[in-house]
Amino acid sequence: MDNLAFESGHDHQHCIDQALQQARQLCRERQQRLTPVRELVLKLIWQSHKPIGAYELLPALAQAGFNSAPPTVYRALEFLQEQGLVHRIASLNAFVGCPHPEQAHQGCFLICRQCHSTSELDAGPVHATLEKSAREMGFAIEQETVEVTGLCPNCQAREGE
Amino acid sequence: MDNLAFESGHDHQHCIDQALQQARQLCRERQQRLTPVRELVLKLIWQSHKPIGAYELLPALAQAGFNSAPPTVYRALEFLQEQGLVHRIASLNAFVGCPHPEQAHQGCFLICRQCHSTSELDAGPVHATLEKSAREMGFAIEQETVEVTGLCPNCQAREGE
DNA sequence: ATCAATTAAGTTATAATATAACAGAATAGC
DNA sequence: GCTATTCTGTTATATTATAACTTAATTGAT
Repeated sequence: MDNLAFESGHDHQHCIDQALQQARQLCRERQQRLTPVRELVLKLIWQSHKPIGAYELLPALAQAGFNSAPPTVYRALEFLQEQGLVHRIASLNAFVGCPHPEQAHQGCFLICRQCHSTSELDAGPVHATLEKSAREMGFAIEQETVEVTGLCPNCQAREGE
Repeated sequence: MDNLAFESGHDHQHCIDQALQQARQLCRERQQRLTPVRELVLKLIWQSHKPIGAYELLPALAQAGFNSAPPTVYRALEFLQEQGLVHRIASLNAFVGCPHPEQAHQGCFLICRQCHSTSELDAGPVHATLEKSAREMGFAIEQETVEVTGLCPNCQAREGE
């Protein structure tokens, strides 16, 4: 699956379907339980390519008949993060679906300040650069938080209007 | 001033003095008011190279006779950030002194998960890498959050023991 | 199939971080 | 000195996240 976050006309239902299907398959393979509440949270997060806050998910959980106290959603989010199905965006206190959950990786995100659409980049190049700098200082990298804010192509075009 | 965060034996009083002196000079040049409460907050943040939370600063403000309600410290932090004198570490909800406040820049941090010492790197190389990836997607970068967690040289040595 | 062990979800309470809004004090520039 | 502006004090509250304990569901062994 490619990253369509900034492709305004894309068939987003396809993103959702594919993300859910892949999640089911991965959890089956890993013998992890993608329970109804976890699957719903994942589906809600995939409603868009915009990071969404934990508390914004609660009303939809309530509507679906689940308990809608914060621990419910935070537990689901914790599970989804462990499985690499969602990433947390620290600079926004929000969560976004991962388009490549099949293998663990660090996130590297482009976040539009205007429309909030968020695209996950290949973290490889940035990692290599960081690794080089870190090595010079004798620092052993374990985790990387790379969150870039700016204007996506669509919003740049609109700003010119 | 160089970045001594991971130099365990360094003369830290020197870091503090230099940071405060530079802050005074920069604010004078820019005609910004480094008021007592702002200077105290900066001094407190510079007590170490470890990011410190806003609420951890409040007791010391109280002891110095200032109001110690949250807005006081958040306002001081906001000012210090605007002047480039401190950076916020989004992944920790905490603040750290900037060793190079003389010109505006994006932060790029190595944060030790063990001792919490934090070193600010030159953001140049990572920026160049990000810029290249972003350009390919047509994304216009405005702000970068790069926070790397791992083990500093000292703590690597200690972990081997 | 039953039961014990484990894992997940419900529930209540509260911790940790951050900001809104307005009143009063200090400072700067005239 | 006066006025406009900026800064600080103060009260209240919003937002994000977790602790701790209870109940329910699932798994795996017998």
